[in-house]
Amino acid sequence: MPELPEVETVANGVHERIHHQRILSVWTSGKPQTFKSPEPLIADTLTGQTIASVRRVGKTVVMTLTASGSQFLIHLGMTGRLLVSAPSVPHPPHTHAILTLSGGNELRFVDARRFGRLSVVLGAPYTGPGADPLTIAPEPFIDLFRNRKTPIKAALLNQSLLSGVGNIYADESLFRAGIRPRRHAGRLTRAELLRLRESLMVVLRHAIQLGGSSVSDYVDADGVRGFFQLEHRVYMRTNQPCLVCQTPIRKITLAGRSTHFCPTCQH
DNA sequence: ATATGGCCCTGGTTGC
DNA sequence: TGCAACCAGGGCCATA
Repeated sequence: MPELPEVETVANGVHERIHHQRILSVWTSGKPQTFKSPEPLIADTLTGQTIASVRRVGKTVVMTLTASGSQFLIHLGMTGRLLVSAPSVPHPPHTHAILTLSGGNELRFVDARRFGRLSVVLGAPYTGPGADPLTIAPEPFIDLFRNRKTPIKAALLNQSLLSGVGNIYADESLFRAGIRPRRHAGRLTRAELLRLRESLMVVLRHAIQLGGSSVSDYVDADGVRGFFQLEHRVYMRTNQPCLVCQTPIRKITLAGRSTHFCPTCQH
């Protein structure tokens, strides 16, 4: 669910509310697939530590702890939410972790569909599997796609190339760059790849400014929805007229994901 | 090595 | 109105 802009919004919101606070206690739900690290290890690693920062790496929320330098990784999956709430507020259904904080609030991880994952890393800082699309330079960006036969949309979704792009922003950036999603990544021209990089950066930054997209599940740390969905030009606009040329937006399945594009504007 | 398809889950929406 | 089928922003794993 949440892609780079949504995760960035969540991480920044949570950071503002809880950094410098101490974690007094940790509760976990015991649902096995939610926890990539053993639950006792997560609890032991977090309990008593002070939160240095909460930041985004790829689509992962990374909480760094002051003394140990260990990190708590929160992947939101499709429906994961991080809520900062007073203890008196009833726990929502599907609450899987609760951190009690010295400031008097709780940090809660809620995830109905349970595609989210919680883990800790004890060694080197977590850097994610791929490059960050907001900061990657032009030449490294072009190199990512060289000789790849896979459709460009599938390459954009591959987190080990770029970390943070998901279905919405893949479709939106390809539309803005005028590139069809099925084009082989390795056959895109240099000019097209430079356009794609620029489109990705513009779309992702714009979405961050608007607090991300909110189709149904995503809510930020305040419980406020993002507004970027009002800016979608192709995603979820099947059969609606293209905002540039009026051609009906087409929907196909690619790499197992719904994919939206304008057959006139994208080549 | 690399790419596609099935699968994990719940809940909101759609259509009969 | 009620219910069942379908679909969803992600990513892991087995398979080809």
